[in-house]
Amino acid sequence: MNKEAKNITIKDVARLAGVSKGTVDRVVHNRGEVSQQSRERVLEVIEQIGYRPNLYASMLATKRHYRLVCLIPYFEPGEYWELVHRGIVRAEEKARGYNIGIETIFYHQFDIESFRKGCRAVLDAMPSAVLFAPTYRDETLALNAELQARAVPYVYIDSRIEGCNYLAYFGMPMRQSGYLGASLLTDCGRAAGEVASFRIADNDIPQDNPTHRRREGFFDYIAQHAPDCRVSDVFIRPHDALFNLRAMDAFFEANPGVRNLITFNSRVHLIAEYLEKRGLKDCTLVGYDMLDRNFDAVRRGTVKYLITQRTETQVYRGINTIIDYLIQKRQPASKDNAMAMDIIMRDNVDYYFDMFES
Amino acid sequence: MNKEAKNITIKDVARLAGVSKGTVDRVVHNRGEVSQQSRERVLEVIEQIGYRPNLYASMLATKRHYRLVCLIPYFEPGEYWELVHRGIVRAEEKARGYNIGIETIFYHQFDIESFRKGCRAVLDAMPSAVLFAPTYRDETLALNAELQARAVPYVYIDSRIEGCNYLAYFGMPMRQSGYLGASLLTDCGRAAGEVASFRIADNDIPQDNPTHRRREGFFDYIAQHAPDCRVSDVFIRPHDALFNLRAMDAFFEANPGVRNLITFNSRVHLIAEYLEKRGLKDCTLVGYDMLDRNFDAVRRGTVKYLITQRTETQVYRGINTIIDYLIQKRQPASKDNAMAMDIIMRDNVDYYFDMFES
DNA sequence: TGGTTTTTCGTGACCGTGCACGATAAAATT
DNA sequence: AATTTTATCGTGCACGGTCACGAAAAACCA
Repeated sequence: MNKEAKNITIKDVARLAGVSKGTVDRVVHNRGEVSQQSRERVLEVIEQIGYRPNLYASMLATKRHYRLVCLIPYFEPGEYWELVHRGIVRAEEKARGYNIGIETIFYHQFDIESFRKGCRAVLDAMPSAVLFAPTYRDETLALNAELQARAVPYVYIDSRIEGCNYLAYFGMPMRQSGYLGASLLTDCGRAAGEVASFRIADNDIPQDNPTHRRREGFFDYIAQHAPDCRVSDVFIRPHDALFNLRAMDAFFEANPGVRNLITFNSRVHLIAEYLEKRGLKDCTLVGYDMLDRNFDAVRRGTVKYLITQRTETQVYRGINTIIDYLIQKRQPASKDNAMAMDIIMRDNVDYYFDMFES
Repeated sequence: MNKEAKNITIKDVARLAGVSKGTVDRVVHNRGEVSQQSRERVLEVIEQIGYRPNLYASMLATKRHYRLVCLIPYFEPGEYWELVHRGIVRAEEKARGYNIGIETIFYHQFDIESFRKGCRAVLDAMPSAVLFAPTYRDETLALNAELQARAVPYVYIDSRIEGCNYLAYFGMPMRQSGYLGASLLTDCGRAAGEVASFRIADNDIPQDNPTHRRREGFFDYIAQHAPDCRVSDVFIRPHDALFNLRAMDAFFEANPGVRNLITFNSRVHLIAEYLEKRGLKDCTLVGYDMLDRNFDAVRRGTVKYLITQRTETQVYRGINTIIDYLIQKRQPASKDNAMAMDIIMRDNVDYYFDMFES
């Protein structure tokens, strides 16, 4: 029953192909210096007997080292990109096991010049692979071109720019998540009337940013299911509490009847804290992303639905894809990977974790 | 920057401890035949210089083989336990890489004698580790005792029996999932009045089975939030369509006003299909588990909320825990692992996958 | 003391690959 | 034809453990 199937080694291939293991090795790694004839015979034998290199022996013997460079926005504690960073940190140990070192370069999300500088730093680091969030379109295309020229694979996270030759993409389906948000917000016959959407006011944000697509999905749903719904914008600033207080006060004074609220960015906790401060109790508030402060707002009942994806897992899978590609030249099973949209409410928030291994 | 930190090898330990690498190896693996004195010095050196065995070299050289035996209920295609089985199959490749073979033994879920036989088969297989669903209490305890005596680690999935010395447990928090189900069912002021709960009629099912605990959680919520709610039971049989048709017809004839429906087992698709057949359109139906037929019912809109956990991931994590324990004697980070309860609705069902690696 | 048993330990042949190095043969050059 | 260049290939050590084997040392016994 448990007969030990003798493993097929490189020596078997060599013997059957009538060459030495050195030659087989050259073929397997496309390292050249092999005649067309030998090459073909070796490949044939490999195919026929199903030879798969022993990863352990390979890892043990190799002296190759890789360098994975990640380019993500700088963050303050508790912000969205901290989750992404945690995923990177988690993957570091595994990557090190494969002789892959990870270094991370940060840029300021709303500063295009900073992103440019980040791109240059990535290239200067001579990476073997790159994982990044393509915030600015043109700069991303330039980076892609250079990476392509150097044959360096790159993986998108969070959002993607179509038509490029990226190795893979991992992110939440943004448009769908907006659609889902509208569905939850207007569930049970709510929101016949008015909705307030809270947006981040910043001129430097590119127009085609991910939350914008989320917003579009939201309007898709509204157009289909509640065409007479009126949606107002309220602009806030992530780091200007006083400004926000005034903006929301002004809004609710002018629109006292609005009770259905949504934000498309990750800052819904700001809205929740405002509602609590002002004692507005009968609102339905929907938001995004698994920040601790958002979770707390869900626990307090102020945020009714929080739509999240497993950000750490997402990044982890991105890095895993890179590892597989670097080590085994394995193409990812699917290039575009939409992560699941999880719905978090008061009664399941305490059981929601983002873990992928024991 | 990229200075190659020379790896600490077993030879370094041997040199510093004044013994040979053979002795170090014996110490590391508790293989005996080492004097107390040498043993202590080796351990001291290991601690001091932070020696960690190279996993690749170890896997390459070892001739040890392990046998992981899984004991789970037999299933028909499309049933819950098929998901569990898929998780096992998925983990097989990874396990094989560590010289761990997996074999699965099936028993009939509602047949205690079959479970007994399964337990015996597990022991006869001389397993190095066991993963199983503890369906029947006494038989499980007997199996545990024997495994304990043999120093064979075992992992629970799906449910657990407290107080045993299991290596780890992975499953949905059943009671909370019932609580959440009630919360969703009575959301938005629904279910002031009556609720129907659909249960599987079978005398052989143990009273303390997992779905029973889910039901208890449901009543917890009702007692807290809707004490005047009346809950009726409707009994169905998984494999007797005619019986079910009559049972449900009879129920709805006698209780025409009931529009809030829930099942605690995985067969909510049966209810959904009945509702569609009878054209009952204005019901709110809540169910559990990510079966394909349940997903379809969510897509058709008949099931409003489906509460699921990532079953494959759950099993995969269980097997991973075993791998870590067998290969590196690593204790799991947490013994009891409650998997997240995901809420599936029409607008996110198409983006819900149970994948854990690229 | 010498012989026997038991405990403790070192040695060296693997495991399957990667890769540097040098050998060989074929082609090109003088 | 002799020499140099180039393309192709084989050899053998290294990687860091594992483990069987036998040697050495210690303990035991008469």
